[in-house]
Amino acid sequence: MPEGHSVHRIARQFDRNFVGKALRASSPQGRFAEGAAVLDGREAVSVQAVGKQMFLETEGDVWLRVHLGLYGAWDFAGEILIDPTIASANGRMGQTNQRGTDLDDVILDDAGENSLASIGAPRRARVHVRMSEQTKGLADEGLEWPPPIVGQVRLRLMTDITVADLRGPTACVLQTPEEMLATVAKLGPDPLVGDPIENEERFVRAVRKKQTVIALLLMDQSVVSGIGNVYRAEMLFRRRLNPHTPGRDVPEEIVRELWRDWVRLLAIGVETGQMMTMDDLSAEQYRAAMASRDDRHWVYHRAGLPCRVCGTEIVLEEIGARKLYWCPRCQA
DNA sequence: GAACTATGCGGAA
DNA sequence: TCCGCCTAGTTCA
Repeated sequence: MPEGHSVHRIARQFDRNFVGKALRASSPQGRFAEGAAVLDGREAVSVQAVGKQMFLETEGDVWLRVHLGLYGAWDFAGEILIDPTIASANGRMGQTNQRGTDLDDVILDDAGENSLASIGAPRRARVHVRMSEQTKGLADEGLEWPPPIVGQVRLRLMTDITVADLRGPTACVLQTPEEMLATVAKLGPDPLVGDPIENEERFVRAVRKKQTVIALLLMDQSVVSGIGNVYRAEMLFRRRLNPHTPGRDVPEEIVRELWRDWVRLLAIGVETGQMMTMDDLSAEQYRAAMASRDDRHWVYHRAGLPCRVCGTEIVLEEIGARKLYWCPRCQA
């Protein structure tokens, strides 16, 4: 479920809380026992997100590659330093970053999908989390340490004070530097990685040379990294673009607008933790839309409901084995 | 307690 | 194009 913005948020959490520290690694579920044994005791050196994949570099040229797939998620627990570039646990829309003292005494045991405590598939973190700018022991707080294992934890990474539990990834493997580079080389441009100009040109070239319909191209991770089913539907609506238009038939300027829109949406998503795609609504319209978690988008998940712009019923269509939502009138 | 669903993707057919 | 994988929340009986 997590699209690109989630993975960048996760990478920032790792950067802030794990990089530069020695890792304890284990696979409570057992399915990554060998890999965990290799990681155990190594220092985390760097972390990088590209599209929907995260790469954690550890000592000795051992890279951990994680792809969350449909249901994967990371749950963070213990002392968590807040990355100042991403919104906080309570991250209400419109609020910018909360940091430091704001969160010093916050203890969450019911963190939602957009919190820093659980990033990935929409589900609730089930461990106690204490967010702090300072490093304090947890003993006084009466919280269990280390936190108990709950559910199917493929990989647990720990420092002395922070835990990250990985559940349900579609990929969790160790790679050599060469393998890691080969994986990245297959991915299309990510707005947050590499040169902005070159990224846009790569995207434009990839789209404009293909007969494949734009709805499929936007989901193709070799064309552009990080876009998933929600952003795809929303971006097409925002440009009022017919999903069935072949890539080569989309005017170049429109392709560039699509790219720039992805740049913007990803930045908003990383900062807020939400797939905010109606950023041009008035504050009142936005509050109304946000009131329901299932109704915060232009077209995604709105099959049969009236288009917010023209009132026409939103169409649900299967394409590439995924659900595509669009307005047949606005996107004619 | 079963059935269904999900923001994904690789491989077999 | 279809199937399988992976996990957990929600919905329905």
